[in-house]
Amino acid sequence: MPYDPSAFPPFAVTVDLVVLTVRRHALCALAVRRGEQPFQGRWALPGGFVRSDEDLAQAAERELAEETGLCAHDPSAPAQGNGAHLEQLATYGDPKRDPRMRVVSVAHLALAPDLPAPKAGGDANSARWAPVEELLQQGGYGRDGEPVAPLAFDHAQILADGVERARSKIEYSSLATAFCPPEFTVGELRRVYEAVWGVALDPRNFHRKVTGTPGFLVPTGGTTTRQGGRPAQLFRAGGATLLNPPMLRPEV
Amino acid sequence: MPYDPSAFPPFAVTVDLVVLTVRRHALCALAVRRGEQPFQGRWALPGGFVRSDEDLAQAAERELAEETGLCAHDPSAPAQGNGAHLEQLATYGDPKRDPRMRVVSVAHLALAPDLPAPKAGGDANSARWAPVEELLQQGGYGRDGEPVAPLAFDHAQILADGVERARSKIEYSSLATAFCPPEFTVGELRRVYEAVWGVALDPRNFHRKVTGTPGFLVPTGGTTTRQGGRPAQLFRAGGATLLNPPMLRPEV
DNA sequence: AGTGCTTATCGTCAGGCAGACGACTATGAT
DNA sequence: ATCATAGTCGTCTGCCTGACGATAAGCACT
Repeated sequence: MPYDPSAFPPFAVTVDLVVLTVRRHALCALAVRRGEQPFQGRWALPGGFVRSDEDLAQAAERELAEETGLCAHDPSAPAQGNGAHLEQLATYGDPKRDPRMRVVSVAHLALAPDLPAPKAGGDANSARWAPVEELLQQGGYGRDGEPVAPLAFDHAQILADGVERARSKIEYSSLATAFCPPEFTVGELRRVYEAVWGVALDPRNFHRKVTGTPGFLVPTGGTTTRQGGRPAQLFRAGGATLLNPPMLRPEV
Repeated sequence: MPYDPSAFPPFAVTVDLVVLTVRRHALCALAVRRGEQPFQGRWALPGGFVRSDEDLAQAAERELAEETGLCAHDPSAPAQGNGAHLEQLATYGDPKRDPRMRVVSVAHLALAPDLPAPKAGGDANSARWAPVEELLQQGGYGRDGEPVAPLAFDHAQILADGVERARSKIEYSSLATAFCPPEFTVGELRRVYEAVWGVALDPRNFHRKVTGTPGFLVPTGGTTTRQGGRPAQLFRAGGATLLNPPMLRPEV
């Protein structure tokens, strides 16, 4: 039976990226400034068209590398390297989400350690890390007092979904280590949880929990004082991906 | 700036459905027999093209209604009615997943109470409920001894992902009630968990857990003996959607 | 050197929840 | 009447968590 192109409507397919990191005790996302219509000049999530010979995950990795230089690794590959965690988030296909044409966007979620400055085609003004609260408040005013325009398209919804995914997933998986450098201390890991959840955690109970969960952390033998205070043991992420029992997010 | 159709490759976008139910103590999925090439005569997940004016969720609801007659309700709407739970699962877009053309499939997961016979265009032979184990075993033999061909396309992977989503989601949400009729007993709900997880649960601890979780179950006042034995209280699903603390899936 | 500040790490204790399991209840079937 | 079946209520014990005291080991001062 020959294939009939008139049997289905054509779509454009894109990947959009929610790239999260923790900077200065705040959960931040990567935003790029749009250079074209529609939403010209507004902030948006990085993304682009899926190429005709690309898998969705490949397209997401390519976009991530283009925007941040990160080398995403598959969740099935345990090696952490300098790569970020990358996973599919959800797909958004409202017929009116892009006024130009019918676009279906497969959003991906990337978690990365704190990076230097983002690069976006060499233009320093066109990409930045912004606290997610700032990006998600609609029509308010940022920390510096200048008015904040909402994100382009439905990107505020996508970002909110990505943040919620990250918040819930660090409860029952070891994903929080993706926000940390290859070697990190228990305190640094705790500050990741505190930034992502927006709560304060008891350092003693947190230490007992993470060091007592088999396979979560493996000591490297080294210590560091980069956070000040008493030297802390350095750890790498262990092989365990699922935390059982999970880390409990405090109420309220 | 005018829109340039040559800037992106065209895709076909479909929705595929993983429709799960519990029948005779087994987790079953809806499968349809393909009438066309490729994979003609093989079993596949129900699905179809997204129309040009449709949202993805609308397309999934439409396909679900066409295949089962179920009226899916949004998860935000607490009313259960005769509707099924429907949520987006994941998106599959390998360039070679359909040999005819570039197709991106947005898979959805539907959970339904045990239904009568499936209808698929009136052809009784072209749709059936099959235990997921049977659909997922590649090239084995079914319970009736006849050889089992693997599902068409990448539908085995999609089904496996949907089953895993259902298995994990009933841990921390009240979603298991979507497998039950509007009124059900604690024992019936327990048999849902046992079928989905493939384990045996202690009836006394299960009863304590579900009746002790606020908002999970609300008694209707009625009783039933349809399962035999002592009459059991009937319940409806309560307003709570998240179970905290979650239901613990036994090891192994 | 000592003082104070910071962060890390170890310990203790009480409350809550889950697993194991005993006991009793209320139906229908034989 | 007896049995089988399923539902419901309790008890006990061990584990985990939250709250929090106490100590350790650096750095920045004086």
